[in-house]
Amino acid sequence: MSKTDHLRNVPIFTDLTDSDLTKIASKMVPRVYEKGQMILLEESMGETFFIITQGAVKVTRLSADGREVILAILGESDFFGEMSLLDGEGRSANIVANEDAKVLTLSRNDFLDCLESYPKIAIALLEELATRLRKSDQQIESLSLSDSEHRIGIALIRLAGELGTIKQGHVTVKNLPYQQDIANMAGTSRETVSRTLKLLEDKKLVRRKNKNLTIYNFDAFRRVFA
Amino acid sequence: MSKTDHLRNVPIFTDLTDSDLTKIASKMVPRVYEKGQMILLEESMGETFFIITQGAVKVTRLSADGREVILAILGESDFFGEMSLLDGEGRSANIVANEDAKVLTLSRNDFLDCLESYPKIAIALLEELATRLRKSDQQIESLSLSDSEHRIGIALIRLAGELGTIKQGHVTVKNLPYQQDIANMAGTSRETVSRTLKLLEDKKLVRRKNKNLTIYNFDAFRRVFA
DNA sequence: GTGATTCTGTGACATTGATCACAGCTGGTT
DNA sequence: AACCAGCTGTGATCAATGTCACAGAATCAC
Repeated sequence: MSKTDHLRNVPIFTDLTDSDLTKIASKMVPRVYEKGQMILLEESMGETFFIITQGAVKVTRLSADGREVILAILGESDFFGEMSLLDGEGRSANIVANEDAKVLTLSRNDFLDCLESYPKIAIALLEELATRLRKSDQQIESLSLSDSEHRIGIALIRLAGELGTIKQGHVTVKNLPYQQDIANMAGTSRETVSRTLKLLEDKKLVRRKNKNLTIYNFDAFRRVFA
Repeated sequence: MSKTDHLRNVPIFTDLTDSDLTKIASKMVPRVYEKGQMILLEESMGETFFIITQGAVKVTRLSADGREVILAILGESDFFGEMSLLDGEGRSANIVANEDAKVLTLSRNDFLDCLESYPKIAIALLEELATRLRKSDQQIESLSLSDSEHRIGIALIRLAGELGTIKQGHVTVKNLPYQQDIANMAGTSRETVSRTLKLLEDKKLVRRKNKNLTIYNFDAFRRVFA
């Protein structure tokens, strides 16, 4: 599989011609991380743009007393690192490999050149940021209004969107993250996640088997929680 | 005061030449709203881009049972409406005039033309969205981790940033929003806001007089709560 | 397979903060 | 001035859920 095949799936590159894509691909440098490894550190200055070609990462913030908030889980063909390239502020979050992961990187200058040279990339990136802002707004709403059961339901929906595979209306997330991670996504405690997953299972809304979780009737599930 | 003077203060237009700015200004249509009036409705399709020239608006989402979450308060030279122009989804939030307000509007097509014709606008807009995403992330962190006192402190910091004026290290917000609005920003109840403002006053961190609130030593305040 | 480590389930308890209820203010209107 | 509507202050109550404690499962390393 060539570099450009990976890139073709990345939303911000889909509008490009093959030759443009090849040009950009030639400037990218692959890197490999193993599970648990820190990829980016909060506060440090950003000099690199990353595209995930394999595996998954979590985007986190750490509070002063060491508690972790998970802002997002990103999977294949997602990208990160653009924020501090764009506004020149320090990194706003940590990125940690949640599984073994492969990425392609682009330097600050090459990234900014891309934006200037290919307006389509800039516009596609605007779309993507708008979508992320929308998701953040939903998360803010859910944290503000919902009880822990709903927040956990919404965290599961986000996970299903990022890591799940659909089959006949039900979605399966293989290799479900640890309960502590789900708790950190939902702004609740690990114990509450444990109790709530059982509750959802009792209500026949989800099923767990090994490290997999299946949401029956994903659309209905979304209507209940989102 | 001419239209272009207003526009010059808008972050996404600062890099433009006078003649470009005049060209854009000629396409803008002014509108006026009075306090409490709904400007944009959630879910409806977006066809317009707005720039605030006077007054302030609140960006809200409403839950099924009618409770309101305030995502942001925007003031002069801030803009809104770009989200659904960018990603083509319906409006993600309501916009309500929080005081009497004047705005300039740009149609969908003129806005998108701007992005294509002036890459600098697109890049400036990327910066702005990156900044907003950063703020959202902070808000998510605070909702996930903090107790109500801290969340209210952070809401006050956001208000000070949007509506406040700095003087010798202390910031005054004139015309402080109602406690119910602050509660909706902080994801807490009106009563808790009342009790907490008193607490902050007892701790000599803020002072209230009429409808104004002064944060003593804004930097220190930020260090405590953010 | 054995042990060590990490994750998960679950009871008991303590606490935060939402909600209810109502009184006191304030600012605008006639 | 007198009124009214809407905002604010404050006590009492109580449910949701965080925290602690520990046992049981699962996974990993050797």
